[in-house]
Parts: sequence; structure tokens; C-alpha cells
Amino acid sequence: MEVALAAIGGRWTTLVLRDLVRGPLSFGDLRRGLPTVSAKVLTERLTRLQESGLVERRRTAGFPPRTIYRLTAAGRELEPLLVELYRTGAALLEKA
Amino acid sequence: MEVALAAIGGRWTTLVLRDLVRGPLSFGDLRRGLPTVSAKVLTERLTRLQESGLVERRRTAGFPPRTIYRLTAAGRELEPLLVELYRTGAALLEKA
DNA sequence: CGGTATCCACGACGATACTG
DNA sequence: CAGTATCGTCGTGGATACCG
Repeated sequence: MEVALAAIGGRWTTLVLRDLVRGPLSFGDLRRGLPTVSAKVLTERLTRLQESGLVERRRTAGFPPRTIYRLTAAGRELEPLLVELYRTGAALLEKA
Repeated sequence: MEVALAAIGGRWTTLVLRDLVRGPLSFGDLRRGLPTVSAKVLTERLTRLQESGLVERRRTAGFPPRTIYRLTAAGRELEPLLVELYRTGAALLEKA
């Protein structure tokens, strides 16, 4: 449990993952989806997710530079957990 | 997702819940199960869980005082999430 | 566009001491 | 036994400015 929490922990991380589940996105795409996250934190999250092997980064050649982030196979294994987080959150709200 | 994470977030929270899933426990029981958690933090976690309606507190009359903590019906709804956290954490470890 | 570098504020956590 | 009170430290996240 600690391991899984460490993987998805930290502010914005679950929201980043939720967006990436729908498909690959660029840095700017992610920022646009999460307008209040700072570049610094977003970079930190993506770096950590990459180091954990959950997300992969792919730079396009040429200009302007573009970096595409996508879930790895390991990252896709998080999906049931994300679904369960959503389900549980909704259940809790329902009774509050 | 944010709601669910807020409910189970904070250090030790998941471990407290995991212990309570097995059955009601006293404050001292919980401390013994989690030897390195401070009384202060444990109290904070239990108070928050109680305020969220996930855990209920029952004082026994007489001396020495004893307080029993148990999951509420809402708290028991967290169990699938805890299971999923465990499963996902194990899956991540397996590939690391 | 896709980041880094720097600094700051705040809250979380831990240690210790004490109480009903 | 089951907490409360107080204090210090450290990490996290946010703002701002800048770079390849």
C-alpha cells in the first residue's frame, strides 16, 4: 500500500495520470488541462513518474521542441486503482 | 479521486485503516501495531477519520479508560480501495 | 515550447513533556 | 490508558524569473 501511495502521491499526480490514461499528451497539453499547476511541480511529477517507469517521454526533433508523455505498460496498470479512487470518492460524497 | 485521496491521505492513515479492517481496536492496540507513530499524529488521524464519518469512537466506562475504534459502514466501503492499493503496489514491486 | 533556478511560506510530522 | 500542549525541523508546493 505504501508503494502504491508513493507512486500516485503528491499533489496533481493523480490528475496527471488521469489525463494520460486517455492518451499521450505534451507538456503544454498537460498544463492546459491543469491550469493552476506550476511548471516546476509538473516537471517534478513527470520526472518522478518517468523514474518510476510509469511514464515515458519522447522528444520530437526539429523546432519548436515538443515532448510527448505517455503511460508505459506499468503505468497502465494503475488504471484500476484510479477507477477505484474515483468510485470510492464518489461513494463518500454521496453520503456526506 | 481527490476526495478519496484526502480521506486516506496523510502518513499512517492507510495502515491505521488496514488494522481497523480486521476488527475494532483500542488506541493502545493501534499504537502497538504501528510502533513508530507518535500519539499526536495517531490522534490527529483518528480524529479526522471520525470527522469524516469513517471511524467511530466508543469509550468504555470505569477505570482504566479504554477507547475502542471501529470502522463505520462508510469506512468499510474503503476496503476495496485498500485492496487495490495493495494489489497495485505489489504489481509495481514485481517489475522493479 | 519545454523546461530550470531560486526563494519563500506553510503545513505536516516528530520529540518531549505533561494531564484527566 | 488515552490523550493534550508545545516546539522545532523539514519537505512540499507556489511565485517569479530566466534559458536552450
